[in-house]
Amino acid sequence: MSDGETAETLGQLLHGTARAWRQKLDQRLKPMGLSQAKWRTLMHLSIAEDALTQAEIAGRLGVEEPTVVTLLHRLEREAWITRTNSPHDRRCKMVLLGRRAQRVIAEIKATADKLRHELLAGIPDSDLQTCMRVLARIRDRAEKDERRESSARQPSARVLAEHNGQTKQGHSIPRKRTLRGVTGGCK
Amino acid sequence: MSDGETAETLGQLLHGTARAWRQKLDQRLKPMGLSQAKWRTLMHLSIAEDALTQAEIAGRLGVEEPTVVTLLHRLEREAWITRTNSPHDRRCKMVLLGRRAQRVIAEIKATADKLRHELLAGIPDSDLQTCMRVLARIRDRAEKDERRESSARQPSARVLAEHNGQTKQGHSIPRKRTLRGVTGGCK
DNA sequence: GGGAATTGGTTAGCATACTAACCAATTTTG
DNA sequence: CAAAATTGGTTAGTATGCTAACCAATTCCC
Repeated sequence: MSDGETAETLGQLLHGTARAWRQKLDQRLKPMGLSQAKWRTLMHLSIAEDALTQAEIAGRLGVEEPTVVTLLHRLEREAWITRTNSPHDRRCKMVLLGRRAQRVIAEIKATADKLRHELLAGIPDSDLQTCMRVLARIRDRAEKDERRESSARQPSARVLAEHNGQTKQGHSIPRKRTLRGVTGGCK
Repeated sequence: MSDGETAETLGQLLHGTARAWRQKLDQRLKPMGLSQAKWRTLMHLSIAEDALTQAEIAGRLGVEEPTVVTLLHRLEREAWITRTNSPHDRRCKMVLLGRRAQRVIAEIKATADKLRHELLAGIPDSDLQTCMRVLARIRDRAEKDERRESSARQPSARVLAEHNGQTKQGHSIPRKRTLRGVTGGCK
């Protein structure tokens, strides 16, 4: 502690840097009618080559599904993508890049790459490696659900799960995780 | 380029780490009825000791003024702060911590500090220094307005989004700012 | 085979952030 | 000093993210 007042914490710096980067990219993509969320979605679709389900997109973007729903709605409304029902799983909707997107994917990627190189120019590679290692470590810890962690024994060992009362349809919301890199869906 | 497809870019990592950190902190502060934006606002007010204007708060938080307006509305509605007109400058509104906030500031700070230590535990100090140096450099660059910079002047939006006609009154006024660290107000 | 659980998607409602446009007050300047 | 510019704050509208709650379809398992 102690540096909470005297210096900028890593948390603030992290937050501010991410924000500045995002803003800068958004600013450059704006002439194309794109923002980062949209751009990232299109990129993932482009990389995948194959159609993706909304859940897969959510996993790759690292956001929750409801977020993806509105995001895709906007993208669809602007003709960047199309959505069709999967013939194999009627729950799924397959998301495909529209022609409009295919035409500008390269441009989008070039813009993002260019910005990254501008921002990172002159920074020693070893420093970047270190930075990325530190960030990845922090992220992994922050994403970990705290269970035991810190010796708190949580006397609530009672399972209570199984299938208790369970009203007519009072789902329990199993606190699902936002895995990154989950694969396999209903293709 | 090239790593746009093969590996996670620093941008994505940065974004994801910031998000995970924020989420984790929000999750812990939720029992107190606080989120990061609120917590950060209260902390800045606490550190300042003195009342701040909304513009000062925006500058310290690193967000735009309209964002601060709604943020303060929520904080005021929940009795965390009070706002009064400045006697020296009738444009200004001075923001003060309410009693409720004063009582929990220490707790808030402890929570944030504890999380930071958990997330950073075991990471060599030199690595952290490196990481922070890199981040600060990136942020400073990202926040810099591009003027000369590669002698390119926006090749014009060839794609251009069919924007709805704006300008309900044909009035532009490009007032821009967004500095961080601006000081001096109307105390 | 059939009920329970899981999974994919949605809606509703909120929080946080932005830009554009504006008013009112203050400061700058010709 | 008065017009012009700047500054503090606001509203409106939008984008992006979240959780909670839900339905429908599929899968799991007895």
